[in-house]
Amino acid sequence: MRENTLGSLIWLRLMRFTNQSNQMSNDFLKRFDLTTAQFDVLMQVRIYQPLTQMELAEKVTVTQGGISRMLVRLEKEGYIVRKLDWKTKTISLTDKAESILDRAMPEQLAFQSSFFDDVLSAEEQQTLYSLMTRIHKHSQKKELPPE
Amino acid sequence: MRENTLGSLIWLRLMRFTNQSNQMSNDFLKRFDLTTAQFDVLMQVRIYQPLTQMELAEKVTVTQGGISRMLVRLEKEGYIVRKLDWKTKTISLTDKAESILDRAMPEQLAFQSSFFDDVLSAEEQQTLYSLMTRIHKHSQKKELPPE
DNA sequence: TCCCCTAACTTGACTAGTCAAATGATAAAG
DNA sequence: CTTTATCATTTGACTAGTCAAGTTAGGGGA
Repeated sequence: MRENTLGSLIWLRLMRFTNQSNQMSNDFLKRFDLTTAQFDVLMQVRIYQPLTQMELAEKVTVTQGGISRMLVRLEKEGYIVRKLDWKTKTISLTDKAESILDRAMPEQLAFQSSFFDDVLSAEEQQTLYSLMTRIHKHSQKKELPPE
Repeated sequence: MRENTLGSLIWLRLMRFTNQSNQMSNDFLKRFDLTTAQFDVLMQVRIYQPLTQMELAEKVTVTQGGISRMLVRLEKEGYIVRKLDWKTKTISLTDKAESILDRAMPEQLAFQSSFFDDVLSAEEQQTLYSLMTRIHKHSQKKELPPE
């Protein structure tokens, strides 16, 4: 009955694992009053600030609309400010966000790493990283197959 | 500035890739009038039908509430039926869903596989699969670190 | 100066999901 | 033969995101 390809099994594992670990990360980040998505966005802003919404949207791979809605929420919580510089809005972190990230970042990175550190050797992690990098890069220039 | 661990880099790649490929899969499945999430649920029902909502929720790693909402949508589209057998509702596919899956399944599996077939050798895929399996299994019995 | 184009952003209507409180329905106890 | 537990399921209020249509505002022409 199951004539699954190896690729489709990998796909399933990736989806289930990212789902799972994303939820666990949400749970973990509750202690900092953040969600995984918020942490991700704030980190990108921290690294690249000041930047425009379009640039940010690209970094976290969501649409314009998606980033707009996210930023409304983050602004309401007092994590970011958007000022209308010239004709584009540029985003930067508030002190509140900076200080939360100072505490949250090391813990969150350690938490993420623990998924791999607990079960893989350093070489295995290196292998996994390089395989995933190739796959990810490839997917970014992939075309949809014709109808 | 970047003292990222290898693990956190892997995490990022996994998240970005699954995001990306999920969106591409949604795009691809438009030709069958399905989303990736719907395809996933229908496939699980096909394999295990008849089953209860709780069982299904577990298979696709969503909460009870999540599966309830999803099934309402699928029922409205005429893909599934829920009958009250004894005391639990059991879910099964309609003929409509069966025939769509007959067409969609081989194509979707091929589509998923192409992400890996295009860039990895058979051995590399085997390696990736076994690494991901270990990581996934480990994450399922992982505890949240203490506050 | 007025109008129109374009780029950046917002918004309406949806899918997909979470958590926690509310319902339903059967089984077991008084 | 009601009452109470104990399950499964639903639902209200959110977050997070999509797509496509709608705003907004500076720069150029004419």
